[in-house]
Amino acid sequence: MLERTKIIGLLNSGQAQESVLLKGWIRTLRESKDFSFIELNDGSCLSNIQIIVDSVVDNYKEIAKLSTGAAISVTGELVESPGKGQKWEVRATAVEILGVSPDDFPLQKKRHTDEYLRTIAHLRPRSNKYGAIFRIRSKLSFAIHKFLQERDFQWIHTPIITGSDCEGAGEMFNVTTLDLDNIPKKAGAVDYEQDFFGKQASLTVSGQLSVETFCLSLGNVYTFGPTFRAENSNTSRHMSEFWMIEPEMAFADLKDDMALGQEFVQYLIKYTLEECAEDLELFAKFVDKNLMSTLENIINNDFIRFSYTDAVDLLQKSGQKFEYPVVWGSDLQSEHERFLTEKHFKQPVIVYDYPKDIKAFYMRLNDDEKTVAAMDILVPAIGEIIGGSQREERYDMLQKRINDMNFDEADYWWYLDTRKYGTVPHAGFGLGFERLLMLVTGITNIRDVIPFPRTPKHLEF
RNA sequence: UCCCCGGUAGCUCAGUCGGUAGAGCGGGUGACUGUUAAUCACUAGGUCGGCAGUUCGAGCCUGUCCCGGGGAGCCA
Repeated sequence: MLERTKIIGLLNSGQAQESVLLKGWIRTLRESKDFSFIELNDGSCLSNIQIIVDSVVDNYKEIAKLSTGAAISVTGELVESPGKGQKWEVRATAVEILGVSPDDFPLQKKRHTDEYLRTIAHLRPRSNKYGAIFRIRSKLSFAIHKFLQERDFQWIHTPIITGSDCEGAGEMFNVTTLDLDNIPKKAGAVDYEQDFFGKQASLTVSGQLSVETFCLSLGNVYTFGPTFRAENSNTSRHMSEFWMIEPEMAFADLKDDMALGQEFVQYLIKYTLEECAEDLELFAKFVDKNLMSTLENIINNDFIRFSYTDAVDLLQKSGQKFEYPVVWGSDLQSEHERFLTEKHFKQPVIVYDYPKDIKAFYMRLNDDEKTVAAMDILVPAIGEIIGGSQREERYDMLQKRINDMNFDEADYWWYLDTRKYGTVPHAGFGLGFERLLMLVTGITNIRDVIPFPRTPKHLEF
């Protein structure tokens, strides 16, 4: 019994092959009286392989009537193509129809808008562009593990369901089995004691607090998985469900954190350039003409490091008109970040040592007592791709920060414990996986780099 | 959530001054001995996002709702 060969294998074949079996979906079919050309794709690579079906083949009439989207199985001979445009082609000896595709198949042999393709997210990976995106997404997922594992980081599976309503990174989705039409109440409030976990439960907004506990036992660790934010954000850079990589290093400070962030981003881009060259070419050609020079620029230069205070100073003296004024103590606006990365430096910028009042409670207070050891890596077009910090490892300082922010200390008992027993300096960051994919592909809407995007009021598929 | 732009054939769009609808692609049928998003001929396909209003007459003007996009805030 002949085994199926993937199209990528056939196209890279070193020699002709007498007998091959391949299966895939028809991209286009060009029919003439005596034979037809079929462009077949099986998802193994961007390229199609050309199949020649002679009219002497038994079911030729049926085959010639097939259209874009149909699935077939082909037995034939791999031969050098006499035509221009491809090295190899398959001369079919038999074609089996696996699944027809009626004429209302929504993907046509032409370019569609991303907005339209989003409405058929179950079929869009059958297009060239989306096939390429999701092959790159898979490769990059692997590269993330490869990079971190090669540096002895251990992957920690932090929970998706969490009992902390205090992870400090935005609104959370509730997880409940309570009957929403008949919610049990106690003293006017929801009685969570009757809920599944006996307390309020949510979907995680970040694995950081959990992964820190493992950092302070296994050393260098990371999480990589989905996170959830119930924010009513309607932008091309936000989703309710997205994937995040959060490395955490023991015995490390903010400098180490910034170094890891830069090395990581540069590694991932290099990896894509080497391992996804064919797919990447599509984006350089059709999505962003400057993609290659942008990526080359990122991997060949150190990221600019600039303290928040210096950044504010630079922005104030820039002479640039901003809609929002630049004031020390308030967060940088999108327009400010864009000015730094796109106009002034024209490359990734790491801004560090932010005012403590605009950052999370767990970030380490600097000696000036006004700023914390936080850093954001900003890239052109996308903005913040990494947000990280050295963590506050001093028990008293952490306790004070929790109280200053009017959080309930009791909620953080286990987190505080890690500072009580054998605390050490440590640092980490969160890298938005989809934002990384946007950077690498030049895609400008985050909904187009995840298989089934979840955003406010959108839960189809 | 706020601001701006848009919604016309299956898809991408045009539609002038308010006078009842157009193209390309796709589909169907036919032609074609090597095509490359093939080509050529013919052909079918429309509640102009919904509702209400102004007008003799609305795709076009007004109101409102729905949907999509861009920008902002929040952040990754």
